[in-house]
Amino acid sequence: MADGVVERSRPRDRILETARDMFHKHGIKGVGVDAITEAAGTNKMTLYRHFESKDELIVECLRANAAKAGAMWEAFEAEFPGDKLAQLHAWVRKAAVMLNADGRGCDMANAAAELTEPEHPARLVIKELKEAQRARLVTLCRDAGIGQAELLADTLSLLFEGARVSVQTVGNEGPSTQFVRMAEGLIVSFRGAAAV
Amino acid sequence: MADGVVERSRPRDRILETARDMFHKHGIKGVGVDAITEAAGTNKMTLYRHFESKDELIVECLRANAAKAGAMWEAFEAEFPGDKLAQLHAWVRKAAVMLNADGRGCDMANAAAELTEPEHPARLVIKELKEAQRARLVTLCRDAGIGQAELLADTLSLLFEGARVSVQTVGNEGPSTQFVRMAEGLIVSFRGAAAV
DNA sequence: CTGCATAGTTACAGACCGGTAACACCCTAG
DNA sequence: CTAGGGTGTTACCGGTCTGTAACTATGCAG
Repeated sequence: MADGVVERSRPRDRILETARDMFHKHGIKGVGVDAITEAAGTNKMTLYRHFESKDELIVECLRANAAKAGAMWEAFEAEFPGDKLAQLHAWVRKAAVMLNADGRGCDMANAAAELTEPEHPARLVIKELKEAQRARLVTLCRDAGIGQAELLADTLSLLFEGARVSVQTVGNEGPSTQFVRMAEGLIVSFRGAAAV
Repeated sequence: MADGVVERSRPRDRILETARDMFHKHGIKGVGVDAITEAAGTNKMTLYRHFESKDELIVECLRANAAKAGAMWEAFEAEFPGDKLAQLHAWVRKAAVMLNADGRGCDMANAAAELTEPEHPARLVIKELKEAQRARLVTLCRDAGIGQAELLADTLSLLFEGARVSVQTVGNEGPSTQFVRMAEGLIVSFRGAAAV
């Protein structure tokens, strides 16, 4: 729950999990490695035995986030096997839940805002992972029988991305309240259009 | 152009302008007050004579940004006096230009991502300024004779916000390339719907 | 019991951070 | 000429940051 989770698992896992949580809550530059290791119930030397630098830890956290997001997609497939349209609606509902989960936006987007050096290792994996997510949504739209699958997928992802930053700036009483309505409306109108 | 602009104006103005530029490029926590004053051709003592803290400087930079954005709206009115629909299309074009200007997103959104303390003074002005911008877009949509003005305004602003973070994460060859198409399509379809 | 990998502890290096004190300088208003 | 406000300079404070060194404690495999 709090920052001080010290379940008995391998130090590396505890560090990774704690770092993910703290980076998410306080931002990357807002958390020092000392604070992470203390909250993880270990110490700095152990961290540097498992990660060669803070930057590498950041990258691993981002990859872990992406893995968790990947599990989400598999859950959709498990819940609605083969029904791609139902999975698309599930994605919309899940997105809406995430909007109200906490006032923080997407970890990748936040990391990109903080890590401005063009050659920062995190920037490459952010791009890579975001592109993978986009491809996934495009595929889902296409398999759901939607004609302009790329356009719908891009529109939906821009809306979602925008809603997350909106929550972060004005809170969840702002434009983001309309997200589901917008998304569902788009799906309907794209379904109406002729498939290629 | 570069960080080292040292035009001869009052130190306070130079500091403000330089800080805006550097915060935008490198993020807030990525820039120290020493670096700002040096780039502004002055020194730390002078900064602290004009701003009581770095936090206050941040807030002033955000307000200056909002003022610049306000000037943009007045330019629309000047270019298409009374023609609100033309101004709305001008907003879309301007947004598209900003998307390709540089790979950095909205300064307010980036600041919100970095400054996570809930009581940080910048968070209040970010919310205040973002809400003002939203109100402005809603008014424009309404005055352009669009029925569901709030919904269109919110959709457009989420799309734009999302496009900005998309540029920051995957670059300007990603989903953001479709922004104008999406926005124009929305305006058309909202115009088609019956006005209240 | 021995040996070895893993983990914890303390201390430190070197840099940078925001912010302040004390003082010298210039320019302009009177 | 003089007084004073705005500015520049230097040095410093206490704190925090990433990263490392040297050493100790633990637990498990043979």
